[in-house]
Amino acid sequence: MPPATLSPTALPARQRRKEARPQELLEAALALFVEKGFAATRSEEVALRAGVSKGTLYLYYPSKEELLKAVVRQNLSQLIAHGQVTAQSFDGPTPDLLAQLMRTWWERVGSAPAGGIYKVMVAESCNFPEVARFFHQEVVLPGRQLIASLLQRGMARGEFRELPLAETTQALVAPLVFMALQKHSFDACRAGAPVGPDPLRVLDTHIDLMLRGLAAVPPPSPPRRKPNR
Amino acid sequence: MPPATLSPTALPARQRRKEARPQELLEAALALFVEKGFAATRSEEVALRAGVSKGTLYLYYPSKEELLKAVVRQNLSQLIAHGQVTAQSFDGPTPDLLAQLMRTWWERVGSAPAGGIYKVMVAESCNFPEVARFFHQEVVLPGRQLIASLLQRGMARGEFRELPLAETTQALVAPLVFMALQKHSFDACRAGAPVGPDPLRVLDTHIDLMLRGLAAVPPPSPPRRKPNR
Amino acid sequence: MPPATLSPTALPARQRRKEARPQELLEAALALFVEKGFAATRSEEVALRAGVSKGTLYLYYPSKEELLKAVVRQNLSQLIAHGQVTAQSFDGPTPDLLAQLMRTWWERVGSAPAGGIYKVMVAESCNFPEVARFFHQEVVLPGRQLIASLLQRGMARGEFRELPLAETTQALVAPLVFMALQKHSFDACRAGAPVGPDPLRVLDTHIDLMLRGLAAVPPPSPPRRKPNR
Amino acid sequence: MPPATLSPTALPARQRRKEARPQELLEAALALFVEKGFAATRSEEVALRAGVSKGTLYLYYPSKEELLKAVVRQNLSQLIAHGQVTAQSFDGPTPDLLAQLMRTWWERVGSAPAGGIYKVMVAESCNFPEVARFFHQEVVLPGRQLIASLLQRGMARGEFRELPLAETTQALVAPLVFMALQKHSFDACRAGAPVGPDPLRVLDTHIDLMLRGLAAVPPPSPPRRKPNR
DNA sequence: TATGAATGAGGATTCATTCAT
DNA sequence: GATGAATGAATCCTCATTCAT
Repeated sequence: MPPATLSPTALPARQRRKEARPQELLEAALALFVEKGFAATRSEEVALRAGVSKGTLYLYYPSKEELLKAVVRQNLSQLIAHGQVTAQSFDGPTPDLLAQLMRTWWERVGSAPAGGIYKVMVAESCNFPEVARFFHQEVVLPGRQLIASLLQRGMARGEFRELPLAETTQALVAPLVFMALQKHSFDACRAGAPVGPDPLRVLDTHIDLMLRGLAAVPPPSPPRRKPNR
Repeated sequence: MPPATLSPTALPARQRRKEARPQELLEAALALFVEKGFAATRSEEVALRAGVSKGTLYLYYPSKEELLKAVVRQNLSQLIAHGQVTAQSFDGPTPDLLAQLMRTWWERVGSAPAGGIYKVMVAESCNFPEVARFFHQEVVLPGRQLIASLLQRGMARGEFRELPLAETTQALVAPLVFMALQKHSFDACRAGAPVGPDPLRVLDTHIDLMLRGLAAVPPPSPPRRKPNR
Repeated sequence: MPPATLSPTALPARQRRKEARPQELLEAALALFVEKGFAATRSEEVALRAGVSKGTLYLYYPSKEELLKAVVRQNLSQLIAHGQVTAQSFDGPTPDLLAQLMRTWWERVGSAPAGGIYKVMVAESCNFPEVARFFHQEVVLPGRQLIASLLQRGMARGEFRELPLAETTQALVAPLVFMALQKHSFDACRAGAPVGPDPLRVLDTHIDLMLRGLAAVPPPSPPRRKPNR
Repeated sequence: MPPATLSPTALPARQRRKEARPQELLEAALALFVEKGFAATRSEEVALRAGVSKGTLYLYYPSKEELLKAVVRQNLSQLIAHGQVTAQSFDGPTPDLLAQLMRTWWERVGSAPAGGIYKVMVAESCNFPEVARFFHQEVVLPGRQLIASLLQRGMARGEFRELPLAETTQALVAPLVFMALQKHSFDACRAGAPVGPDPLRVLDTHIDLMLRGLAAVPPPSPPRRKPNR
């Protein structure tokens, strides 16, 4: 019983359904893998949540592991794409850029279902090294790359002091991912009982702390924009 | 009932075993739970790794879940106690204390097998709410408490500027836990291939960044966004 | 959802199977529980005897205990109903009715596989109190009720003398159940070697004894001791 | 910690203990086998109830099955001996003898722990044919023999009418054994909630019914004991 | 003798995956 | 394509039995 909502295309419901299947299955899988963990999610649950039968799932994905890969793969785009776009077309001070980027990431990725993928990967990377490597290559490294490039920009513009690139990147990124993990693990279970401070405020604080920590040494008087160089 | 104290080597082998068993089982369980995840670890594996048979495991722990709880418990009492003791008996500047505490934590917990427990909890908290709550009560909250108390000390002594306690705590702690998670997930799998910067250096960088961010002294230019309250 | 009614042979084989399964499983379970006892029967045995695999059993019954309940349930509705119907629609003398009822019970229940349920219940009632209570409510009490009502009828019609209802009921019923127990325990084991008198003859004798014992009619002179041999 | 009660012999407690062991173990086993069934009783439970350790049990009985055999064997004496003695030395009317015998049996066997053996045998006879045969030879047959001999005595003395021996025996014995089974199965579970009429009254009623049924044709008046109203 | 730690075969139950319809 | 009945390998846990002390 698909809710025959508005027809985005003119195709008959059945056919649209068929095309939408993979997407629906991936969404169901993402939600469940994040909620219960990969191992603890039964493949039938995924199917039911997507509104199809167990057998149908296997028509689209040959195994649970392949389904996981597909889930990771699909959500990768969201996980990185955003940042790069934002970064390129930005022209103001690097601290502002960094702050904006982090807020956007949290909003669209970290706190969204896609952010739960980190949890799944942390939990299962040892059991599925292939998926883990894939995730690492496609998400972790590019993410770091992006942050590193911003740091470089800031240093080049004299906004940030000289700092070891890789290490600083890690230190900047950690709280974001950590919060995503927390949101999708501890916080997700006890429905209703928030177990820590509001993530948005933590984010503000992190940004505040970090920008001060990064700031070019004798914390200069507000040079909103450097005139020279 | 042999006198559990005094030279353990003087006890008959069987007795010594009995006393050693729980410890051996907990070590085996910790290693495996961290390596493969709780769900993916068969109880027999734990037993074999501890050098006993399946049945023996159940002589000491009535179920796999209880075993997990015991693992969490054992690798905890030390941790909390340690930090608190160190903190109390410290007399120097708070930044130094904070730095030392973080280094010690990383050394003894984060980078040690015990650090893997965070990974397990992230992965399984939704499936074992009781264990999760236990972990939260016994580890997370006391840990936060400890950091928060240091922040207060620093603020009271005029070493740190005024900052929201809970939020700052999270921001300080996050990179530590994050690194532990990373070490025991992605890094642990591909044996031999370290996938990021050296944690100790990241730690140095984090401490450096953070202390500057916290510092009370030269608070000149207004950050782009005020941390809330 | 095929129309469960109408010619079952017209349904595709798979569908027919599905409908037949519960019945087949219950029959297999009844036979094995009676033969070997509930505890000693492995659930896989039940499945194999019904011609399916272990897993299939659990498709229909969520646990061995539920299977037992279902067995009890199924072999019951018939029994109670039958007796009551027979009793209602009978018009002759009560002794005849009582005798007929007993013979029918032995034929259709006591000596049939269903009679073995008594044995299972005797053996397991302490370990499965819920099933025991169920059995008591659904079988024992209604059965007693039926007999008691016949006694009342007989007394009301002057065919039987006045007797305590509950106690007499027990005394009447006991030999029937006892024979069923015997048939399905001692007798069932040594295949081929009947270990006691023919149950049908015992039944005749019991009925004869009992009807005389119940009879209201000729209670004349007390010959305590016969003078002449 | 044996309760060093009065010393029946002058032996030191330890030694008395050792001699008493088998007896204590058999009592514990009887109680538990009756209460929970043979299969559901763990051998360690028997040991603990007898106040010894698991290992000690196996010093006296090489397996759980042998223990069962010993339990049955030991209780056999009680199960038959009584009757035969009573029967021999009795000189009065057979109906009185029969009634007395039944009451005594119920008192000393049926309602006593030993009576629970019937339940165990009913439950396990198919799984332990050897024990079953043993029980049959040593208990069932002699018991029947005893009753049959009384019937013969009664017929010979003209107190009872002519009846088929074996069949009548069964009919007479059934309610006794049935009540024992009931007492140790259904009644034993729901502690406090008696599920049927008082056994002693049922016994009275059975005796009353039966003696009338057996009586030489023109049924004699005032039965030895009035059935309770 | 007595103990109780250790064993490992055995049984209930789950669930990814297959395949006839 | 879609379904869902069926499968059986995999895993937790129990408990009779052994044996070093």
